[in-house]
Amino acid sequence: MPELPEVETVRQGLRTWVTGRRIETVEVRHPRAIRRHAPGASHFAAMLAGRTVLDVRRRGKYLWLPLDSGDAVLGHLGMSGQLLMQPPGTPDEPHLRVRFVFADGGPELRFVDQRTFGGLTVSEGGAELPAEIAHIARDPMDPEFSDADFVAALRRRRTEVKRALLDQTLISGVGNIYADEALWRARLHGARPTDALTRPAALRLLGHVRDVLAAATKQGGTSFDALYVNVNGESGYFDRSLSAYGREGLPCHRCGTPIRREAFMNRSSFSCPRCQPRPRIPARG
DNA sequence: CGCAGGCCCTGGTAGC
DNA sequence: TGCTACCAGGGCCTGC
Repeated sequence: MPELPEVETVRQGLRTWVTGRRIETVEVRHPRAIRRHAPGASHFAAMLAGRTVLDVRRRGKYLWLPLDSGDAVLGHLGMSGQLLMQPPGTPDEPHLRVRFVFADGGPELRFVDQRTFGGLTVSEGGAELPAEIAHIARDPMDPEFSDADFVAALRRRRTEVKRALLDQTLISGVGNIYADEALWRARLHGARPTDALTRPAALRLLGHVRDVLAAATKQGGTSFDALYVNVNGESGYFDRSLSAYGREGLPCHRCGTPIRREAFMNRSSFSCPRCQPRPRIPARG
């Protein structure tokens, strides 16, 4: 469930803990966690030993740690990935996948991931922007994100608006939770065809996406259970502010109509039947 | 090329 | 009580 606000919260925490520190050793505990690193675990560890972490950066839901070698550790939390700082000697977490030990003997960085949808890789020469994620669009919090380009690209699509919001090549950082929240704020049903949105409607939707991401980031993200936590193991509080996601049967915060749940893209979508009526004309596929 | 859908994965929980 | 089925879903891959 980590989307942009959760990943940004992790980035901010991580940055204060690892910037300027030299990696001594890296231990890969589960091969699936580095499956995107084709040369394998020993190569992964060898490329990191002795390197100093310069920063922690993010685009959309991806994080990367630029290194003094010009390479970067690139990571995605998937559904359940956590990056935790732990004092050496702390008992291993049940789903510990990768451990970073630092030369200063201070807190370790641990990648813990129950469902193993997340993973780490070393991006060669990827300190500035890993080539592996160059195809991902900028996220809406990026100062160089172009609202006009996004609106134009959205309206060129021949799909449904929720699908478009989840397409990381169009706009990155939005997942199922914040897509539903932004659509609720914009009073749009997720099945609305993108090519039928007016420019002002598309711009308004983008504004709501940005607003909800910013508000959630301010509260440290959304947590439903212990699967999403910051680097100190703490949960975010934005779940208290949700208006649509996970609120099936509860009254809409605007009109009181019970929120409905629909199957959509093999997952759940939550919306208000009154504020967000289903489109009469479905999107062309 | 653009879009849709299947698959990966595991712990918690609902239901029998 | 103990078993099974189902659910959460981001990104990669394939096929149309």
